[in-house]
Amino acid sequence: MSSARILSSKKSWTIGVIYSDISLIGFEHPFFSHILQSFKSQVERAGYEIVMIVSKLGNSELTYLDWCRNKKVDGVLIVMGNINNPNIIELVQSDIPTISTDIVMPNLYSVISDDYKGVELYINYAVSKGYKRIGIVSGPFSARSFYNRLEAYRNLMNQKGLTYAETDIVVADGFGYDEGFVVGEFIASLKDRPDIYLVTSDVIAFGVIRGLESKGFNVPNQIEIVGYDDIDFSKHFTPPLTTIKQDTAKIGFQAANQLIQMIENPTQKKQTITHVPVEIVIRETTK
Amino acid sequence: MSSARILSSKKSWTIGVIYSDISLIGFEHPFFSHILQSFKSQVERAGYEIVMIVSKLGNSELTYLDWCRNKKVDGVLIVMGNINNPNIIELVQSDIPTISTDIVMPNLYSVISDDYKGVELYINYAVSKGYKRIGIVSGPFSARSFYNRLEAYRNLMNQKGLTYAETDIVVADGFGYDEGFVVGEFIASLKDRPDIYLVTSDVIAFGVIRGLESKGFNVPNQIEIVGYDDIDFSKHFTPPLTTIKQDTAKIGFQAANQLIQMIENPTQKKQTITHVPVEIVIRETTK
DNA sequence: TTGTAAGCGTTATCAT
DNA sequence: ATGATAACGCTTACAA
Repeated sequence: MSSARILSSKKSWTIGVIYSDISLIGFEHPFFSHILQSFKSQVERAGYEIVMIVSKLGNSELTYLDWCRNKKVDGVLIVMGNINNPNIIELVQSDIPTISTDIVMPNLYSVISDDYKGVELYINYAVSKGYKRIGIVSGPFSARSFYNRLEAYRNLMNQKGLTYAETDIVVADGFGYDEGFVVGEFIASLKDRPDIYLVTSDVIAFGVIRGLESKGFNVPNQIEIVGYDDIDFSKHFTPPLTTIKQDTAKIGFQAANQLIQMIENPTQKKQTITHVPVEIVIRETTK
Repeated sequence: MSSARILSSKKSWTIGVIYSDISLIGFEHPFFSHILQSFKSQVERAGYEIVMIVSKLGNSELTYLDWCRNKKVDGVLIVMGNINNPNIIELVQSDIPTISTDIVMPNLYSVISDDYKGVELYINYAVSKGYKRIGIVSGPFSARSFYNRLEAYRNLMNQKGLTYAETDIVVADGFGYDEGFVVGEFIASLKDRPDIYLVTSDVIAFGVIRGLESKGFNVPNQIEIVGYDDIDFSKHFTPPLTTIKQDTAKIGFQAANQLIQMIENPTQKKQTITHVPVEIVIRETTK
């Protein structure tokens, strides 16, 4: 029986997954669940299975680390995490092999998209269309990716000698369509604003576009919008969304391989980042 | 340590989940993953956690039942399953508490939408709009729900004295958008056909609509389409999709409660079906 | 009531 | 090599 095997040997053939650390995002989230799906397929090929880490074991509350030690998980994947959560910090500092497809911190191996490149793709595209004033809509900074993309924007704009006003930056109050809609209405109310925006998440972008339309604006004719992620639905949206495509399949795949390697050949943990390429896919929310 | 607890007591505080038994559907599928999410939240509240059942344990292949005995799971949820799979049959016949949000079979407790009612809602709606000829697009019969909805259609049409030709029934060759697109093109090629169709899955319906449009048909003006599921995206599709809404949150919730009750008060298993209400939500793919 | 020992199924160690 | 046995950490049953 497998619990006896785990008890007696050191290996559980199990990988813990931290998924909803920063928000109430569930399996139905197209971006994160796709990474998880890809990761899962790959680790299963190697004989491992995944377990969602919860802060409860039977009936008592546990820290992530205690939970993992209890379960004797062989490694853990952080699909998304809050770098300020003491639970996460403790886990990452421990000797348990850990990989993340989201956050970056000391002792943590990360496999993430090249956000700098993603934003650069956008800015170059906007510049190539003749824009001087280039806007951005971010999501909450509790997610590293939103923070990073905004930083990349600031750096790149400066570096390229483009000026931007703080009002050209809008931050949505959540991760979903509804919060995007509010942003769309807000942008529509601006008397003076950029005519192109990067919205650093497709699902927020959908909301922004509909919010804009609700106020009578046409996308892309009056305002152009570029999304970020390229989730399945983006191509079926109307108008089909121009977006920065993240390769979720590859992110999950590489994270799995990397983690398995760490488990099977343990070494000193250190901060290392693997960047997965992004590309811009031009559809119809830009002209 | 938890493996010691499992070994020594009979309880593992773990519920096995069978998810991809009939197709390669992953976490990113909006309908099933939402049921799973809701189920998961509810069982976690009671101190249980979920484990995805795979046919591999470490390195050896196992049947579902052997896997469950090995893991000593307290119960299992079948999110979707193939009733002809001997692995499923064996598991359901065993003494392990089992619940399904999909299939129906002896010794199995099922919590599913009222498909008969769902189809009736559609037919009544079509009739109320003056239609005599009423079509349907199904998905593969390996999924019980598709089969059942089509049966409901045949029964109800007969019962209501409406006639239908076998050519008014189209079955898609898969679960996705692409297979729907092919169906849309096919329907567009028909010289004689119904002017309204129920497509018994939203994601297939999206494909059908785009396939129709690709051949120059306007939805809803030339053909009206009703979907089934009401996934998140249906309201953001263009045109927003008229559809039969399934209450995935309630399905997952009730399945969780029911299974926990079976685990904590074991009784003889028997076939029982809990029907969860559906409703029609009228948007713009119908006039 | 509190404490002690047996046992869960597998692996790993240590004799033979 | 092959086989017996201790150890894994926790629960539970039984004794004091």
